[in-house]
Amino acid sequence: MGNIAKDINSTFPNERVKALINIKYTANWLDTIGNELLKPFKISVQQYNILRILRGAEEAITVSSIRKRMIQKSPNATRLMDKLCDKELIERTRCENDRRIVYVKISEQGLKLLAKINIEEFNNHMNNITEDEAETLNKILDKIR
Amino acid sequence: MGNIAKDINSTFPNERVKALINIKYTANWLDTIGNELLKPFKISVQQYNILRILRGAEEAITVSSIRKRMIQKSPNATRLMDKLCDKELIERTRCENDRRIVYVKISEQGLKLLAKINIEEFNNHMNNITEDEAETLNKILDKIR
DNA sequence: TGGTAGTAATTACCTAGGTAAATATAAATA
DNA sequence: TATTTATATTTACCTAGGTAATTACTACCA
Repeated sequence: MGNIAKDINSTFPNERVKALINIKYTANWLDTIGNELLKPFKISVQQYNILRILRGAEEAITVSSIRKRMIQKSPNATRLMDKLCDKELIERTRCENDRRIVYVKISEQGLKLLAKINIEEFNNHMNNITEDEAETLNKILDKIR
Repeated sequence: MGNIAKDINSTFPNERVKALINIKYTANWLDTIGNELLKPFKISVQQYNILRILRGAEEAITVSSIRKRMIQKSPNATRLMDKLCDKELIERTRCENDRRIVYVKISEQGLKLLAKINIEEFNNHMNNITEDEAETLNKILDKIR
């Protein structure tokens, strides 16, 4: 995207219309920054998030529970995990008791990759705002929906 | 995406991490709502935005100026206009003086389509927050970047 | 027990948006 | 004037994310 800092103020008739564009612009910006940090590791922000969820789980968990924690719809969760499977960073096994369910587990290779990534650095790009400001932001975003 | 109202509070260690997810979630939500409203007209939110910019311009303007007003990078602007061209809602003409430049103009069909869409209804989904709240939101988002 | 309804995951087809590189042209400069 | 640099747009290849439909199964219920 372009440079909103330069362009956004002169362009919008009111704060709400600006907000509409600003939310989307910021979401893309955060994504771009995150993906740049993860580029050396050849995974995306969302793929990184899934790996962290799986490491935290400490055991195989269902596709559905990952989807819920990521607040994503099923097709997207499946697609992201397809990519992690191709890279052999996770393993899928079908549940024997209920054959609709697929369990997912982080692989040794996945754990090794995570160990290389500095979480502090990854989260740095939200340090421009305080915890209070983040709370205000969350309240307003929640109110929009 | 899932239901963030139900899930988001229980899942995140602090407000900043929640904000990171919340911004993206809200951006997608706004997009989904907007696209649903525009579904009967067979255009997307971004395509609608381009048509409105072109109607406002009242004359043919360059791809580059549209791109700047949308705060988008060039490849995306080109792609969106490809789609509008296919639908015959806009017309492209190459500048005779500087043959690198392409001028874009809304077509009669494009104007007719815009006339059918109720702007009030389209902007309604931001009416949950006040102008003051939108201003606060914009300030915090600007600070993040 | 057989039929129906609900659920978990996936697939197909669509959207926006990113980077890197290619193309074509204009402008500047040695 | 010829070469180099800058600009405007497009193309190719990648990402996430949406809906609708499909597949494979479980569960329920008459």
